[in-house]
Amino acid sequence: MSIQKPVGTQDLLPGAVEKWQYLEGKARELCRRFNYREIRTPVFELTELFQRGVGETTDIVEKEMYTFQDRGDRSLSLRPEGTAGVVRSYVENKLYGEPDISKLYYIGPMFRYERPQAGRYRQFHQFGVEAFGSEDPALDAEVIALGYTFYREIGLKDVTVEINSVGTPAVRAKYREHIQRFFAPVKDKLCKDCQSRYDRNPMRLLDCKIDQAYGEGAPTILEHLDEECAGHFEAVQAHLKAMGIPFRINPRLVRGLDYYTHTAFEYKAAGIGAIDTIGGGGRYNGLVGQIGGNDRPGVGLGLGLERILLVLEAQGVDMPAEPPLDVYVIGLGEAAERETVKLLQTLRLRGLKAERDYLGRKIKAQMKSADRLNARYVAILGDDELARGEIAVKSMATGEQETLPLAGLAEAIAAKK
RNA sequence: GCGGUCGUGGCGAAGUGGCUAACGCAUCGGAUUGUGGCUCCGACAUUCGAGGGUUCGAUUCCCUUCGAUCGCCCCA
Repeated sequence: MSIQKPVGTQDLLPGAVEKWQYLEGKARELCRRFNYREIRTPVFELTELFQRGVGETTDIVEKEMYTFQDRGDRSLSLRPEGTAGVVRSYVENKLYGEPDISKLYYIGPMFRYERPQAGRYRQFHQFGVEAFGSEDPALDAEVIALGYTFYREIGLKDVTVEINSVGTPAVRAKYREHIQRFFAPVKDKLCKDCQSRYDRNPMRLLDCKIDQAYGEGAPTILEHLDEECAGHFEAVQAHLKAMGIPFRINPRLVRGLDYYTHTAFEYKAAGIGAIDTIGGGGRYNGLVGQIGGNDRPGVGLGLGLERILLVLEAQGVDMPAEPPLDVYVIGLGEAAERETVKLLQTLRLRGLKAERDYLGRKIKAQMKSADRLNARYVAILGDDELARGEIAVKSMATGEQETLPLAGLAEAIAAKK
């Protein structure tokens, strides 16, 4: 067996790449309107950044990172998510010193060492935004709206927005105790997973798919928000309503990253097997300070491009196909064939998509090839036409053929466009 | 990290313990002259993911391994 691609990675072949370019183009255009500017950070960072930024106890850091030592004995990791690197760059480049808030976006690969399944890869791609420097709930709402608008504009249907408030670390710590107290009497009866969740991440106990009965009547975090948290959450909702963004409050929504405060949200859509989350994000006040900068609040999101593509496909949404060939040039005879080289260059310089045969095939096979390439026109040059300074041009759609001056071919084809 | 299913030509897909491994699509060549899409004819896997074992004999049985796929934990 020859060498195969690493587990969980994909080759994006011609034909599929066009879809990615389309999505990326849409994302960039959207960010232009929302006034987010692109930032590109390294795909690997010092491991410590993710340990501090994402959280030591998260699954991502505990068991999903691609970590390695470089030749200088530094521990590096491929980025498992986008926020930590952007925050690091924001701090390192002192963007907080700018007069306005920083609104940034990125598109690129992320890496997590997990068993692949539908909608999950070891190298996957995210489109994300981060906005630093403001605690205004209007900014939370803007970020949520940006993601929702993206889905809408690429044609995704039935995307639901779920929001929650995870409060401040202090609020959360208190809430954890409430949850644990609530579940303590039935702790032994919980499923195997929940036994471990009880200590590691009690909020997830509410999320259990096996024995939901135990979770009924459990306290929600929303009931335990302090005044400031509640006010912020209310304001975000009001802004979403004003913008006409539909949303659902999900008091059990918990994100897998440690850094979230106040707003947490997820976008969901059916069509990827067992997985339904296609994007998510939240506010992360405190993270910038934790990475070592002057503390600045932030809010951001990350959308999974593979998952979006899967849902688009499941929904049968049209994606742009490969553009057709403008003209396929056939040269018959030695002199004519030599002439096609020059002709092709002229056509291409004129902006036309042009091709010819390089396999020495007969005219019939070349016509077939032109047909396969979806050529609009075939230009046939024989030695006799060449001698007269003419060329035969056939429309593949109508089958009609006419003779044109050789020198004017490019202009003529361009005019027919 | 754990579990289910699967692995036959470029793609889809039959098949059996033993003659030359169906078929469909695609591809290539041909059906007289320099012309596509339809039709017809012909060509196209010393080989059944890889390695080992059982057997007189394995693509078919067993083991290992690699990979794909789906699910669990978790997540995009």
